[in-house]
This record gives sequence, structure tokens and C-alpha cells, in this order.
Amino acid sequence: MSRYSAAEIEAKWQEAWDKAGIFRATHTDDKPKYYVLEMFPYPSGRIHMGHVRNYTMGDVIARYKLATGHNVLHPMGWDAFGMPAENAAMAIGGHPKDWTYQNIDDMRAQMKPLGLSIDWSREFATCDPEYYGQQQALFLDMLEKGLVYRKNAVVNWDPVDMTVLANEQVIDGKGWRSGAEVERRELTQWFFKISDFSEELLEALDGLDNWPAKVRLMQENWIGKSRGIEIPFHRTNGGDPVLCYSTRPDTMRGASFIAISPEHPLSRELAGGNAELAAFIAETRKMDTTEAAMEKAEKKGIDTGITVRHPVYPDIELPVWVGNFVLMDYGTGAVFGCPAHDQRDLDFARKYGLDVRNAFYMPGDETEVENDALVPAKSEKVVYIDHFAGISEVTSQEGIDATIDYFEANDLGVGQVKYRLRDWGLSRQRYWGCPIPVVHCYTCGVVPEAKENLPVRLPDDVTFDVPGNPLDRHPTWRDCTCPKCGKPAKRETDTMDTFVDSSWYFARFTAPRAETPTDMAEADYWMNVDQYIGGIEHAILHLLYSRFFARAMHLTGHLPAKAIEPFDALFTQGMVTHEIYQTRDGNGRPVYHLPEDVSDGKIADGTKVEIISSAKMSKSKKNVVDPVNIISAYGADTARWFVLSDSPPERDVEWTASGAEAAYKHLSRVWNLCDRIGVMDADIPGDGDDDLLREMHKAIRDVTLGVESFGFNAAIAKLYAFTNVLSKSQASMAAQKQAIMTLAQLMSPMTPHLSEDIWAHQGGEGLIANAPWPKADEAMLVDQSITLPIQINGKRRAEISVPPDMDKAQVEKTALATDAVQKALDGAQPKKVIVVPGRIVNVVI
RNA sequence: GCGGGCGUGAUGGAAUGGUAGACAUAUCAGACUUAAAAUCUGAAGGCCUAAUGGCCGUGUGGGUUCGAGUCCCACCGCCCGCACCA
Repeated sequence: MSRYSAAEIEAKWQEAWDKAGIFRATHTDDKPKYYVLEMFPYPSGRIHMGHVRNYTMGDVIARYKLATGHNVLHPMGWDAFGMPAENAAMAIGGHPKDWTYQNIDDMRAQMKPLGLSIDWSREFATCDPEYYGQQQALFLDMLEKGLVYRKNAVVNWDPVDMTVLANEQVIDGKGWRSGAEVERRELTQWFFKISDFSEELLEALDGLDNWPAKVRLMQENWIGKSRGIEIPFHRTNGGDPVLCYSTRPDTMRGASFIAISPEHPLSRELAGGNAELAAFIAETRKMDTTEAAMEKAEKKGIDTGITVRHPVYPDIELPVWVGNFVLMDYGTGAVFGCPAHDQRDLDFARKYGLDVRNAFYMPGDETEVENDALVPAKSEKVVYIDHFAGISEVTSQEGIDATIDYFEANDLGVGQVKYRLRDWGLSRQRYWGCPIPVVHCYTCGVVPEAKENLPVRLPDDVTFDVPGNPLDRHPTWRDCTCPKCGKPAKRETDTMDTFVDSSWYFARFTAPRAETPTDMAEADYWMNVDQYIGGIEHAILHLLYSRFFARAMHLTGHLPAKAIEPFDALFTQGMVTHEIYQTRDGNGRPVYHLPEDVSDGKIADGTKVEIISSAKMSKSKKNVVDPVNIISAYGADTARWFVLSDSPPERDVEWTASGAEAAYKHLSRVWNLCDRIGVMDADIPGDGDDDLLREMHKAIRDVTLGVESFGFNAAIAKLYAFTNVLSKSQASMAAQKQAIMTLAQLMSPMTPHLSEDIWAHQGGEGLIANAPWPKADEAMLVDQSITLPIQINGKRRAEISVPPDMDKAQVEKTALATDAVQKALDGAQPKKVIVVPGRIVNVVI
């Protein structure tokens, strides 16, 4: 008897698939196409279990679709630009390009043994000039269509390193390397006009039926449509009115101050003659640029001394403050504060001694607001106090609408629909990204690079020994000639946000070697992505940007109209987690240990480790398991089987050594089962063939349903159960052979190598990867009899065994005749009997 | 702070509003073995009971329903995103 040797069979079948070329995707019209895509990886150097889980899920779908007669496109590439390559160059020397391509080679080598059904002939990296050159062409087309423009925007500036910092490089308001206080600095930068598409991106969410509802909701909130009003507040002693935007104009009666952003033109103007104000504005510049930091920071303000008149209660004068919590990017950069109905405004008012005035009460409760703002739901009824539009007890929503109508009718303001969504700033002051293909001509100004000069290649001869962007100090690259007038010009030294690279790669996969960004015939055939799979962390930015890009590519003639929503179905998978093992050093600081260095809860020197509950695998906590080690110990099929079992795909899965071991044992059991069935006589008449085949058809039904609905864990549980039935079965060899071959087929999307081997062993024809998916026989799914639980007042008290097709009246009669029901009734009549056919009987007494 | 999600045995989890705990891990018992490992068989939510059986039980509190893990409301805890991380 042979033993299950994963290493041997996996290499063998991977070679067989390669030789047969069955995963090569070609455009043919005799089969329906199916495009399955997993979010491509950043080439950090090693694959991790999260990748294994993501690609295994995609592979299950791809292989299942192949077996169900589809022409499958399942590509893979590399999201290869980004900061880590530059950080590595700074930390350990070398060149970002060498580092990146080496990592890609390493990761491809680690990925191949997984046996994924990927068409490697379509592979590319976003840092290939062939890719980013096409991206530059796209950029120029978008520029021509007016989808790109320049404006000033704020960045995190490290005054010591003299460089722009990403948000993640700002720790507690300080630069991660220099430790210097980070400042906000304005630079002229390139923007995509995604805000022009706010309404469309919002409305189209409705059609994305196969996206998780939570992702659609998150995008809806991100776009943040609101109906409000712009109200000019006239200054009491002259000057331009202060234009405020509000979504709650119904609270106007409670307005007690105006707050403007530190970046508001009026703030800047006043700062000129007001040292205290100038200092305050300078202080707010030392806040980092993240929204979370802004929101969490203490709300501070300074009185400008200016006052404005309330538009409907002219005796009320409101002070104008500069507030660090007012965003210049949203609305008009100025708001009126209504402390009674907004907690933030209330805190601000209490801090600075400003008035608090209710605009409404709750019906029957005329208490003035003290410490808790009164913020009822918009659908709740409130009683407005002395409202100028004459309304009294209505919902807040009706109050808002009535107020806007009144303001518009009396020329006091203009109703406005606004979106929270801001334009997408794509400029990055970094080397390792796609160069923005424009030049700054000393004569003509900003001039797009000529298309025949693309790609604008990154120069290779750069160093990272001095801070800042190497492109900025590279004279031969930076200095160029103007494509328009031929006179001297300076190349744009900013590169593109890496989100640009990942916003259209799915389209490029349809024709990865095309001389234009896409080949319309191929894009028309392969688009859309039928199933997209990736992490929930991309729910907003990457997916929203891709939706915008698909529209932009349609407008510039690079995608057909049907592809403006590029992802038909989206699945967001959970993370792979692991326990954290730590000991303490002499100073009591934690020291982390790799799982492979811990046995029996101890490290090599015998010290006991503290176990911290499972968290996302991360290098810093050392709670990582290297897939390469797992594959060499147990094989790819075990790794694939385990990451799919136990947890539902959308939830986190905890990697445990015992779980991996169990997966391996199970696959060995299946292998041994196949071996046994192979060696016994095929003619032994058996017992219970019908029972075994009935279970087999149920397994076909359940596993098919599981694979189609991303219930991989449930499908695997069913496969365990069916294997248990088969291993105990006394059925004839013919029936057992049929059962094991079907089992191999049902397992083949998850454990393709083992399944091929069983298939070959049992004399199956060709490759199992090409074999048509089994179909469940309806007639075999019906049981001879079913067990119905009998409830009395909703509690289970008995059960009856009845034929599945017994009619309701007969079921009721049988149920009422049981001892438990008779005893409970004690001669009385039941109040009600509920019979749910095939499910349950409930007797209400 | 804002937006989104999750919460079920010792553990991971299963359950179209219809028998809560499928399947697996860990545990315990038995078989095989000189022994161990491996393998195979079986037990098992908690409490009470000799047993039959009963009571309790899906983060907490309330509600809808003949019936709630599932739907609604409030609260608690944990996780993710917040626009220059990918």
C-alpha cells in the first residue's frame, strides 16, 4: 500500500496541467466566458497566508467554472510601485527596481507550487514600462477630456527631512524618521475630477446586486450626498458676507456663532493684522492631515472680532470664530454653530461661553439643552419654536425642507446638493511610481508630453542617500524640451498615486500586450470581471477609484459602455489570523516569537510564552506562518483545504497547527480510501448501494450550492461527512468506485492535485480539471421518510417519522396522536396547530 | 469623532423565521500494540436525575411572532476604513 505523498503528486500534476495548457485563456465564442480575478498582490517579497486564502478562493471559482463549461480568464500580476521599495533602498541600499523585480521572482516561485489555475502568459507588473507607458497614454486622454486638472492641496511636510510624508509615516504628529513636528504645506498638485461623477457613482450602486450590501453602503456614505443650503451672513460693519453651508438650516433659531476654516480666505486676510490669529492658524497647520486626527483633536477656536447679522432674526448678532474643526474642502469652509442641536457645537459653546438656544423641543418636553445636545432622528417629530416659516410640530426632515423653501422664496439662501466625495489627488513626490507625462515649459507653461514620446521612463541612475525625490535632483532627466515649442522645459517630477495603477489593471489583463491601453475587441469579449475577490479594506478607495476609471476609460474610448461598472460580483474575504506568542525582556518589554519557535508553550530555552489572542498575521508581532513551510511539510492541497475550511470566507480564519495537521490527515484518509477501493475486487455484491448513492447525490447538491454561494466552509463540512459515510459503507465496489470518483470531482476545486491522482488511479478519462461537473439526480435527493419535530407552545416535546409527501391534515392528525401532545392537552382542544410541511409542527394550547 | 461590520460549547464554526451546536479541533474512554506514535470505534453545551426525563442556554436588556441565533429598538465589547499604506 502506498502513502499519500503530496510533494510527488503535486509536482506531477502541475506539470501535466502546464503541458496540456488548460489554463491558457483564449477568445472563443463556443463557450460562455468567465473572468475571475483576485486583487493582485504588492510584491513585498514573500507570499503570506492571506494571499493563499485569497487566491485559493479565486481558484475554486475558476476551476469550478472550467468544469461547468466556461471559457475562464484567471490572470495574475503585480501591484509593483509604492513606498516599501524606496524605503528598502533607503534602509539597505540597492535600487527599488531591482528590489521589486527580485521580489516578484521570489513570490512567483512561492506561488506556483499552490497549483493555481492561472494563465501566467498574461502576467505583468505595474512597474513595467509597457504597463505604465499605457497608463501615461490614458492620463493624456483623460487630460484632453478635462478629467484631470491642477490645484493647490495640503500635504504632510517633514521640515527636517525636507520631504512629503504619507499619513502612515506620521506618528503622533511627528515624522517617522526625523521625529520632527509635521507641518501642513500647500503644493500645486494633479487631481482627477471624480467629484463630477458623484451622482452617477452613487446611483449606479443600486445596480450592483452581487456586491456585499455593506460595501455599497460604505460607498454611499463615502460619497455622502446631502441636500442643504448656502446662506450668506451679512457682516455688521461691512465687507463681503460670510457664506455658510448647512444641512440643518431648520436649527437656525439656535445659531449662536459662525465658524470658519483656518484655510478660509477670510482667516488668511484677518491673520495679516492679528498676530494672535496668525499664531492660531500656524498652530492648526501642525495637525496631520488625516480626517480621524482632525475629528479627534480638541476643538479649538479664536474669535475674529467680526460679527454678522442673523438672516431671519436681525436683532441677533453672531460672532465669527476661526475653528480648527472646520474643513475647507467641504461646503463653503464656513458653518454656523447651533450648540443646542449639535454636540460638537455645544462643547465648543460651553468652552468659550457662547449662547445655547433651542430651535425646537421634543413634543411635551420643553427643557432647554444643558450638557447634552438634542439630536433626534430626522424622521422624529419635534416642536419648532417660533419658526419663521410658521411650522410647529413636524419631523426634522419636514422642518429642513420647509426652511430651505422659505429661504429660497425670500432670497435668503440657495438650496444646494453637495457631496462629501473630494477630487482624487494623484500627485506623489516620490521616485518609485508612474511619471506624470507632462512638462513645464518655461515658455508655454504646462504641456502634455507627446504620445510618441511615451513611455516617459523612470531614470535608473538615482540614489536615495539624500532625502527628497531623486527625480527632482536628476538634471538630465528633469531638464527636457517642450514637445510644443521645442524650447527648454522641466519635466513634471511628481509621480502617480499607486491607486492609479490598480484602477485599470483588470482591463489590461484582457489584452496585456496591446499597443494601446486596451484592445477594444478583447475588452468587449472579456469584460466585465464576473467575480472579483479581495479584502474588505479596499471597500471604498480602490473600488471607487476603479469604478471612476472604468467610466473615464469609456469616455476616452478604451472600454465599452457595458464595462463602466467593471466588477459584476464582488466578494470581500476575511483575514488569516494567528495567536501571538510573547516573552518579556529585562525591561519588561514584549519580545515576540514565531509559532515555529514555540513548542508546548515554551521557546527553546524553556521560557514559557504568554499567549495573546489571535490577530491578523503581521511581521512585527511574528504571528506569521510561512506558506512555503506549510507546503513543504504537508503540500499545497492541505494548505488550500485548511484555509477554506472552518471559517466562512468573509470572516477571519485562525491558523492553527492542529487544524493544518487535521487537514493533512483527512486528505491522507481520502487517499487511503481510494487506494483500498482500487485494490478490492470490483464484483463484490454490496449492501446499501442505494444509501451510499443517495448520500452522494446530496453531497453533489450541497457542495455545488456551497461553491456557488461562497459557502466553502460548508461545502468542506459536507465533504467530510460524505467521506465518513463512504469509509463506513458496505456498498458494492462499483458503487464505491462511483462515490470516490465523485468525491474527487467535488474536492477538485479545493484539492486539485489529490483529485487528479484519485481520478487517474480509478481510471478516469483525461484530466479531472477538464471533466464535466457532476449533476445531482433529483430522484435520489428524496428521502423515504422524514423526522418532524413536534412543538407544544414553541418547545420541542416529541418527534414523528412520516413520509415526505404526507398531507398537512394527516401530519396534524399524527402529531396530535402522540403521547406528549395527548398528555399536554389532557382532553382539551388545541387553540391552534401550525404545520410547516417538511419542517415542524407546533401545537398551541 | 464619523462610517461599516462582528459577538453561538473549551476552540474554529453550522443553522431559507421552524429540532441550536452540523463539520472540525482540543479532551476523555475503548480497540490494536510489549509500549508509544499512527490508525480505528465511541462519548461529550451547562445544571438536576440511578434512569426515563426536566430546567437553563446563541454578548446584555427590551420588543414583534404560534415559534427568534436569525427581524426591530437600546446598550456593552471587539474588529475594519477615514481620502499620501497597499
